[in-house]
Amino acid sequence: MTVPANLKQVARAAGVSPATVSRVLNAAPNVARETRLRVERAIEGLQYQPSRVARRLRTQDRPGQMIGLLVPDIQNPFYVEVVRGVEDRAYAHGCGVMMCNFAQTEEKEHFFLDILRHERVDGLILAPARPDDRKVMEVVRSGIPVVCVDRGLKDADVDMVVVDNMEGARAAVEHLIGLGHRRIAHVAGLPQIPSTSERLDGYYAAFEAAGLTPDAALVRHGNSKHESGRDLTAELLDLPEPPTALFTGNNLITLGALETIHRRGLRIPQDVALVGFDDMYWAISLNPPLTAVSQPGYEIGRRAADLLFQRVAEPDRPPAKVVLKTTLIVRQSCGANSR
Amino acid sequence: MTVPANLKQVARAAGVSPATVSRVLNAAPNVARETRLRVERAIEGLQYQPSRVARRLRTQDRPGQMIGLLVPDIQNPFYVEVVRGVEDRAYAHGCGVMMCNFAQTEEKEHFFLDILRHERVDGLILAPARPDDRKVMEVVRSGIPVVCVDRGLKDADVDMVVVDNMEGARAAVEHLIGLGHRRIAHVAGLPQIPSTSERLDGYYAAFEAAGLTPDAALVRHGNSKHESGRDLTAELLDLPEPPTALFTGNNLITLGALETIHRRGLRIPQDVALVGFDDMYWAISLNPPLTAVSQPGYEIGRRAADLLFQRVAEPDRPPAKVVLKTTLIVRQSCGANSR
DNA sequence: ATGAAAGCGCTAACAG
DNA sequence: CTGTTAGCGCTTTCAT
Repeated sequence: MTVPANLKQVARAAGVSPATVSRVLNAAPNVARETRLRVERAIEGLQYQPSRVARRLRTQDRPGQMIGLLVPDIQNPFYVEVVRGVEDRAYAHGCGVMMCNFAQTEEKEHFFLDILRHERVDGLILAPARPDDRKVMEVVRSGIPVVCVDRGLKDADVDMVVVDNMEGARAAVEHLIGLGHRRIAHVAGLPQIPSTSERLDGYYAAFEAAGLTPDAALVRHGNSKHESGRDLTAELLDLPEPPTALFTGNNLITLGALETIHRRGLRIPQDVALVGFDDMYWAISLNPPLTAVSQPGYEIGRRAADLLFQRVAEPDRPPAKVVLKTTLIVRQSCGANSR
Repeated sequence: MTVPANLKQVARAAGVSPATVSRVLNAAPNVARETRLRVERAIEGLQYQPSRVARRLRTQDRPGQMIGLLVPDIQNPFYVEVVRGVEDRAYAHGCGVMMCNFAQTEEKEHFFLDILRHERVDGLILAPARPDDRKVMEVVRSGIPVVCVDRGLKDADVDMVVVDNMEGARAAVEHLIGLGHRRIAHVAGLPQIPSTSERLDGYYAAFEAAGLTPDAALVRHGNSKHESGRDLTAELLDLPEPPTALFTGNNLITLGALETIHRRGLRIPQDVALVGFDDMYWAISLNPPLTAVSQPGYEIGRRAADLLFQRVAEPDRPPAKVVLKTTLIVRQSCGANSR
């Protein structure tokens, strides 16, 4: 149980004042070469490393080399991609990332938000549990730099990086309609999440563009997780007049839907076609290879981190909204309607 | 840009000294009911929340409600399960989790380890990049509570939660041998990771138990990621005398192997059989449903967090080693060898 | 039961 | 260029 050396000990060892050590640590220009060398040798000798805690406590302006990342659901591979994008940029800046997963639970989101705020992180990247989240808006108003990813925040001028969900969903459903499907169900996510309603809008837009009338009974909302895909798909397939195609609202829902379809021994696309929002690199290895709307997750994370570092450096720059495009990847889970 | 209230302001508002506010905050027994109420009202009124940074700086003994979690690869669903187990327990303790992903890179591991250490977290849960990792051993020796998951640490008396990798691998390969396979390849992970060599041992043990001689050319090591599964499987299938079955060393490798097999239009299990280490809840939705060795990831995380909180409370308890069992889940990716 | 005062490890004025 | 001094926000003796 060795107690780590502190700055004062380094100062003593180098025969200088604590202030000078601090200057060396922060690469201040006004230190004599000779002195700097002596201090550096003392740092080496004592294996000294500054306490990040003390530094964050004292420093107000200069960033503390730590950002917070609040993820809605770490089980969702899409967010994992976002995380990787953020991490890579942060690492390139020598900046730590405090990542917390709130598992689509507002209560947990608030818990971690409090922690992150009181840890005095330099900035926050998050996907709000809901667009009118009082707590998140409070945090934004408190002045800490925030970048929203995947979902925006109502009435808040904040940086955000999102995708064009409506276009992505429309493309997916138009693809199904083009293949002759008419009874197309949509297994949607949590209703309060903006991306859910945007994707629903895209679903309706595709019907409208084709001059078709959607059946409201074919749209179901769940909790955006695996089990909702599994259970809602079962409900839909149990309908007297079941859908011939499914459009699933995210990654996890897609996987849940696949589980139900396979457990029932149904064939895709002959018995039911499937197109999912969110691609996964192993979608080709699913049965059958999945047709999906691909979001640039890594890019979203990268851009969000860039925006955050920019804002930390220049707090008064006007908020930016980056909208990235989705791509429909056609594989083999749709096919022509054979009924 | 509102500056949050501090303890001094609360003291002033309540007409007491800072020390008393601190006592209320820490639920000290010796505060008059009347005083406590006044302080609590002031806290409410000012929306005061203590600074975790200042608290961690000052406090030595009492835990600071923050643990660190260092994950080898957040893209691997197995570690995601571990993360969830840790998080759930931490949340139940009102404790924050600082999670960092080092992406199987020793350099990143050291970077985050430094950060976590200098953040003065109460304890650390990690899967060391290598069993003889100097830096990790240094951290352990420095006295901060550490629990290793998935992989141990050489020559260090430290709590750990692992699975019986050798038995898991042996069961998988025996299953293949039982189905008539003889040319069974093993796409292994990073050689320096203990689980890699333990699984390799299991692979050899199965051959030995069956009185068979393994072909060294059929064992390949990669970086434990998706691309290594993809590329090494391609190499193996290009052999003059290719394997009839594949045993993949983890989740990501399995997915990579599937990609190669599907791209080549080969059938599983007729052309090549496949059993993977690590199950995924959507393994049933793969083509074909995957036979896999299942590890209790969530349970590993849960137990590790329990061990850590125990150790924080009782630093001198002797180190515990928890070994959990794996389960072979037989689905349809093996089948009888038809060649 | 409460307050005064010292100090955790560091940074930032201000002198010199 | 370098040292002295005063805190950041909190906890913790030691008095009272």
